Amino acid sequence: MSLRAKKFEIIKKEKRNLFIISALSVFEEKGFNNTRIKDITEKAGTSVGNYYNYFKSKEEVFEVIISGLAEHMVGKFKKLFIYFQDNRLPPISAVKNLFRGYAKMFKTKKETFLIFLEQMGGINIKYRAKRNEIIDSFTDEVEKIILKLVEFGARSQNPKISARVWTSTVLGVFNWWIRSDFDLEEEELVNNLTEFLVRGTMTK
Amino acid sequence: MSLRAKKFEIIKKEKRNLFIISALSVFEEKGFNNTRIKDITEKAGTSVGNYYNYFKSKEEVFEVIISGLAEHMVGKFKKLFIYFQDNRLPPISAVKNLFRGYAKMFKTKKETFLIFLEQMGGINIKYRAKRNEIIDSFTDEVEKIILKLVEFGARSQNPKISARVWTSTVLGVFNWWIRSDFDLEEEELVNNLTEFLVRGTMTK
Amino acid sequence: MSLRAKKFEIIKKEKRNLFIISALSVFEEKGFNNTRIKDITEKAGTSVGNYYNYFKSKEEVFEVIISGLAEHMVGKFKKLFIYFQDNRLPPISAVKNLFRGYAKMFKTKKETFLIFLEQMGGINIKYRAKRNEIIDSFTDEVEKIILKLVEFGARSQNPKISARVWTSTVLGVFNWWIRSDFDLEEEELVNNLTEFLVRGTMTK
Amino acid sequence: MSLRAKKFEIIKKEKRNLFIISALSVFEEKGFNNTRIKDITEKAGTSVGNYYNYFKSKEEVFEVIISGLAEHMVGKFKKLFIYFQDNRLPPISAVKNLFRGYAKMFKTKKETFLIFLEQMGGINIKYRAKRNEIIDSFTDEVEKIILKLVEFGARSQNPKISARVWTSTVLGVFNWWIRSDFDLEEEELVNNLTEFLVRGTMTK
DNA sequence: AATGAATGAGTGTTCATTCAT
DNA sequence: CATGAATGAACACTCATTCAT
Repeated sequence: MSLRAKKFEIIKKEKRNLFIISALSVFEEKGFNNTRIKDITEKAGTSVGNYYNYFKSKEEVFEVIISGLAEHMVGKFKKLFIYFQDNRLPPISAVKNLFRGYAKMFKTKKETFLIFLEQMGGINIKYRAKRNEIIDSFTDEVEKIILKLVEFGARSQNPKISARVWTSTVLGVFNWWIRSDFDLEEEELVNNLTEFLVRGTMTK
Repeated sequence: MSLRAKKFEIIKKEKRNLFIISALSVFEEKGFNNTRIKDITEKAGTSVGNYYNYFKSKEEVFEVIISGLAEHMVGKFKKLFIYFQDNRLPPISAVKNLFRGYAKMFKTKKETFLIFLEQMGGINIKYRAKRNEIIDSFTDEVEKIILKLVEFGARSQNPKISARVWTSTVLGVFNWWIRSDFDLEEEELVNNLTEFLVRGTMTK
Repeated sequence: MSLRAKKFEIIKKEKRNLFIISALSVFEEKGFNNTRIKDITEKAGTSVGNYYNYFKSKEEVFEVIISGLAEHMVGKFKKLFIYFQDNRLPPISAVKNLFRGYAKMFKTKKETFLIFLEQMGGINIKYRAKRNEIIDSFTDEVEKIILKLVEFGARSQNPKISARVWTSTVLGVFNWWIRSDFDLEEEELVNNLTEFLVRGTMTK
Repeated sequence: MSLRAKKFEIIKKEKRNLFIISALSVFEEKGFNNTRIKDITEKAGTSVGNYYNYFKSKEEVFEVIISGLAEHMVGKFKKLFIYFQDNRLPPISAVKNLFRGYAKMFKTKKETFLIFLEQMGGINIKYRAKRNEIIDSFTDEVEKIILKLVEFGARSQNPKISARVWTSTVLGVFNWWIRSDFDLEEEELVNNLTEFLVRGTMTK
């Protein structure tokens, strides 16, 4: 590719990004169904027609926004899992690290997560299914952690339920945290969550 | 009112109910935004125009469906609170009773709750706000329980966070339970939830 | 016809009349197009369905209301014409009598005339045509009077134009008089109109 | 604004105008209430949706059509008034000039005036009120002329009534003239009207 | 005759998407 | 690539008329 072509490529990517950022903000504010393409393009400082040079439909930009969400969410668990495997850290600390990671992630991508947490299920069937899939696969990963914790001495509860509790807690509490504009100290939140979930799960 | 008039009144109420049930089922299936009035009336076995003899807009039937949701959800906690006040039951049993009550409620009104839990935030701004209000006032009630439990010897964690964990757990776990078509034994679910949340909250 | 049947006949006519009166008042207030059958039946203290026991459509009651309008309006001129024919009265007095008659008529049927004067042309093509027909035949009668007056010594103006002036004046001025709730003394109005029109028409 | 932008501006104005002209013609033919947006856009050779790029509602194009009507009608009187003030012309000639002006105006904007004269009151309450306002303010201006004429030696009649006669005459006679497709010579009409009204008003 | 629920065709308006410039 | 006018299918809601009771 020529240098000129590369430059164009980069500009194009930036423009596309601008649309994504604009869409994200409008979706978060008005909801997908009540967002008009015009709202997005006005925020992006361009024209309706131009949007379709970058995306083939209204849904596409939404897809882009939520794509990667699952990987992001699940990925952190996979990393944590390694710590457990290696016994590199005592379990409590490992979980704390995990939640710190989530706190950072929710902070950085708050709009995306608000959309995912509050709106996605209401857009249409397809996204409701997707939302539930993401939650399910998140829970699958959580379950692995739980099973590891059990090895460290947790009493035998139904790990499927525990996993659901963890998932619900993470999603619900962080949702509240975002909406409250991160009012609470991150460290306090992380400590309390860890304490609560680990103790709830592990009982001698 | 004459007997005849009363009879008509009853029939009218039943007709209205039929619309509500039909709407509920279509909303749950397709989502509010993708439901057409015609979908509702076809399911109810009547005509589009007739819908408007019973409701003044598409939103009204939705409002009816979700009205009372908050009271239902919060009400159960208020009842439980009385048990604590009276020391009539040991805390664990009281909480178990509470969750049993919720299990029943979610079972009876599963469609309504699915709409509330998965869709409501995505319909429009107004309902997103309402969803969050309901969750918040639910949490307020939970917090009172938590504070009571603390009197029974719970260690000092941030009760606001604990309350959020409880709320998230109840909503998230029951959501999963409904979607899994109540696969899991109610008693097992209730026992595990109680154990988890009370232990998470109360520590020596 | 039996006595019983006759009685029914009378009651039926009265009921029909009640619908007509109610419709008249609502049409005048809201206009034909913005009147609902329900508005009429509510005012008549009965039900929508019942209306159709007396009229076959929304238009029919309107037809009834405006039927006879033409005959009423034109009829007065025909009577006046006889006076002229007979030379029973000096022309000025005859015309005054005529306008007195119109004043009475507009007073008695003010709602009907308001509908005719202000609304009828805007309802639909059919009624616009009818409105113009009525005005035209009214003008035809006026022209005959004018021609009589000319015999009494009016200068030769275009009698068609004079007739239009008379018609426009009668309709326009009485319309204003009705709308002003008959503020002005009838006698003053009649005198002035007569004076104006006769002098405008007859010039030595 | 760039030359290019200016050009677009002009084209857009022309498109808007095309809608107005189309609407005018359809309104005149079918009446406002029986005109569909589709009728207008078909006549304009475009699509329904496009109409809403130029007007925000069905009413807006109607508003545009009748806006300026009052000013147009009343404006001519204001100009005439100056002639009287200056004594530049003998009254009869001045009034003739006025009516010539009206004849021209009604000729040029015949559809607009037909709508105003025959339909406007029947569309809805709002337009009925507007119609009457226009007629009233027209009459106010006429009255000033009448009072001027009186200074030239008119006998004391009620000038309010005379003004109504003038107004009714102008509106009624020109309405007929338009509908008859301007059958009658303009000059004859003007002469007769002037003669009639001035003589009716002024009598020594 | 009286009631008012049931019917369904009709209409203004919206908005994702396309297209000419 | 950028613009914004053009397209037209879609849909909530209305209301004259019918009909079962």
